[in-house]
Amino acid sequence: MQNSFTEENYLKIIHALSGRDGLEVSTNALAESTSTRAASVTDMLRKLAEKGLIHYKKYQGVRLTESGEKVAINVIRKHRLWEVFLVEKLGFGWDEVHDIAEELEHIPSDHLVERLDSFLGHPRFDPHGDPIPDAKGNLTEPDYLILTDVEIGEKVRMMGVLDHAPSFLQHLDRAGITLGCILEIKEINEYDKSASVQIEDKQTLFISLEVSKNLLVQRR
Amino acid sequence: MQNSFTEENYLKIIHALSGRDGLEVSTNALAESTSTRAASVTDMLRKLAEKGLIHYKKYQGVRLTESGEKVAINVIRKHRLWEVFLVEKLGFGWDEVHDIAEELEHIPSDHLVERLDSFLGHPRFDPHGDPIPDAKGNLTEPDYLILTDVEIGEKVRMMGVLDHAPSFLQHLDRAGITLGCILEIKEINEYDKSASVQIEDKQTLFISLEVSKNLLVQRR
DNA sequence: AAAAAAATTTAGACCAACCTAAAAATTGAT
DNA sequence: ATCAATTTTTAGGTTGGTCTAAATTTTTTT
Repeated sequence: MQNSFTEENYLKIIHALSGRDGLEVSTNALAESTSTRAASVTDMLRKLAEKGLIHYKKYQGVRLTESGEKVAINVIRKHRLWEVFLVEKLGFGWDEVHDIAEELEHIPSDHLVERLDSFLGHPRFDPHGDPIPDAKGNLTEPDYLILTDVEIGEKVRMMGVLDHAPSFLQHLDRAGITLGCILEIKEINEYDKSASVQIEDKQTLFISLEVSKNLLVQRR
Repeated sequence: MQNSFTEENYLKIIHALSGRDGLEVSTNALAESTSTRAASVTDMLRKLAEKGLIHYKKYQGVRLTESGEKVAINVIRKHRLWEVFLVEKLGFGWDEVHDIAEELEHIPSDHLVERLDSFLGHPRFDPHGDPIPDAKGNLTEPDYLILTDVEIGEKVRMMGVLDHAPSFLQHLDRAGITLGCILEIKEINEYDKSASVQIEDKQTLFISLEVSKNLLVQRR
């Protein structure tokens, strides 16, 4: 039996919300993330449980089963591969691709995904730095730091973002902060916790705490 | 207001069935083509008429309005561009791409279509020889001949197919008949109307009437 | 530990897209 | 021109995914 567009979205969102430890996700959190009401979520959870895609006991929250996990990771794989396509091949900006990939991720065809993967040269990361699961469903989250955890004087490489909102990504574009660039923390402003950061040994600029919280980096 | 996947399919099929003269399409023909029942078609026709996408009077068949035509042609444009992508970039065979393109054609984003079109180098024809409408919605059907209309001794170029069934396309592959190849009609067999055809000045083979009826060619 | 608050589920309804069965309109044959 | 066959529409029902309002369970506060 095939999973619908909607079912795939629920599974993807449950995966995202349960984090790497696979903890329970609440009905309300799902209602928030799916932009539906809690009652609708309950209906869907009953259906997903019947299909063996989630572990669900009333009032107890929800976890993916192994087979649900597989479906979710496949959707994530497709989403991220299509994002690479849109940016690398079609020339979209990293701030423009999320909604389109959200549609493309539900196109069903294993054959298509594998050919797309080859065509793109088996990329390991999408344009936002998120890791792309392999064809077998292995998804290894690299353990990046958040910029707020970096000490003054350290040099780090920009590896990804936590927020994918176009406005945030456009802000980074304007600041010249791109994936892979080198950042050095010069100082932390006591007053508002903003950081003075030198980018690529060139200009220094202030990064607000809000922005720092959403930047993933790696020590070097 | 956005058109649904299903609505787009109805419009596309009405376009195909009404031919270049835009004649009336019957409810039964649509039921056949959409693999639904006539009653379901009637429901949908009422809806499409309310949206101003078709001209519909009870018992009188149906025609696209100008705005319906625009939607249909846009779907066709997307379908054919995606087919080019699948064959030219991903390496699919022309017999494998129809069903996948059937899904991709409903991805909504004008921006995406135009970038895809550029990426592919503004192709004029899809892998089956069907013309690709331009961004403004101009679709000009070249007036090809059907192979059955070609006289003995004539040389023609293979330009397209009427049937897109995988089994038919695979048959052409096995016979070495590809888009653009040169065919010379050597003789017509009286008994079964099959044709002896020489391909690219090389081997000669028999083409059944059934096959001939589905081959589009051009005199040269 | 009881009461209040919050989260979740149930009950009953709606819309899109489909169905079957029956009724109505059109077409075609004599 | 009438009657039979065919086509099309109407009536009423189903399923997937959503909703609101009310009921229930869990959690938090006092």
